[in-house]
Amino acid sequence: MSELISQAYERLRSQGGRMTNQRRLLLSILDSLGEHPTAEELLLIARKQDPDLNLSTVYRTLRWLEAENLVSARLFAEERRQERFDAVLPSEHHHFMCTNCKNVIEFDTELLVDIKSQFQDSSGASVSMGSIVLYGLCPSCRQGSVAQELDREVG
Amino acid sequence: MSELISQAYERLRSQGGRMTNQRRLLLSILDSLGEHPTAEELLLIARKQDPDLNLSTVYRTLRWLEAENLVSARLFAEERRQERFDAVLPSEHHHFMCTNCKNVIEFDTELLVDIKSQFQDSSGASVSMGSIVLYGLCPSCRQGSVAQELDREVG
DNA sequence: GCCCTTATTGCAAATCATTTGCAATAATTA
DNA sequence: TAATTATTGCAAATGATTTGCAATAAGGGC
Ligand SMILES: [Mn+2]
Ligand SMILES: [Mn+2]
Ligand SMILES: [Zn+2]
Ligand SMILES: [Zn+2]
Repeated sequence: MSELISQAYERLRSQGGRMTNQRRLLLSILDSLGEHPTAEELLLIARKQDPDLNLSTVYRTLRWLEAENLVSARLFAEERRQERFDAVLPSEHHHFMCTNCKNVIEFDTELLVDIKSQFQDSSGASVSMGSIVLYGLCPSCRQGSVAQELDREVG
Repeated sequence: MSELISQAYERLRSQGGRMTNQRRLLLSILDSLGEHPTAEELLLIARKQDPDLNLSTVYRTLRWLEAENLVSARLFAEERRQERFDAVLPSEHHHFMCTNCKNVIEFDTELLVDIKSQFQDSSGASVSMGSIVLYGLCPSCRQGSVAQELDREVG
């Protein structure tokens, strides 16, 4: 069983919580989906298997997972101001969002630890976590815009 | 006159926009305030000088500044999910938020450029901007929690 | 397996943050 | 100073998320 799901079971057990069908379903989707769904997107996916699932339940589950530090929520620079949710496990990572097509690419870096310690040393704070979001053009949108520039130059 | 304010005048001129009392006031606050107010906080501050100022006007002004890239908006991990606004000028910088007292500390780093180029090289994307948010305990809250730990140990 | 307790759900309504339509006002320009 | 129209304040709308509550179902003990 995945890290996320076994962690969820453990937290529920220690809190006297219950593993419902709804939670099991949402967890399995979050676990396997290689994306960053909004609550609504997650609902749509989940309803294929449980058509009666309610948006409130999705939010309640996500907020619980967030409080347990098993899921992180963030707002990217998009038109609709909906939070996007991301399983924290198996590994911490960062995000790039294409300003053109809005696709998100995940990436890792060992350089953030240097930034953390640099900041800790100069400020006296203790840093427990950090996240980086980069914006720009993804490879394919970049091609598109190069082509457009050529069009403009050549006419 | 500050970079922010002179830039605002310039953009207005080139767009046939008007420099109203409301905009002048909001700009001067954003320019001098060393914080990251929400729209509502900004309204409260501004109403000391213009009691009739309306929240819509605050939002409209902030969104215009955001579109002009003179202000950035972000959501920190707080209880209330309100955006916080930050003058982009005079210089790009990053943020640390204390998870305990919610205070924000700004910091600079030259290491982000390395992360950007590392990502650009490995992904083929082109990165135009990036932001880092760190979370942890600020110096004074850190002291508090050290004291608490001692209390617990000593009894 | 069945019962009991109560955590969780679905639903509808509420709340919170932000945006919008519109008539009145005020900044610019001639 | 008058004409033009961008901007404002206000109230209502919208979009995202949360909440109260009665009905349901998990899971522990029998
Ligand atoms: Mn991710
Ligand atoms: Mn700042
Ligand atoms: Zn793209
Ligand atoms: Zn603090």
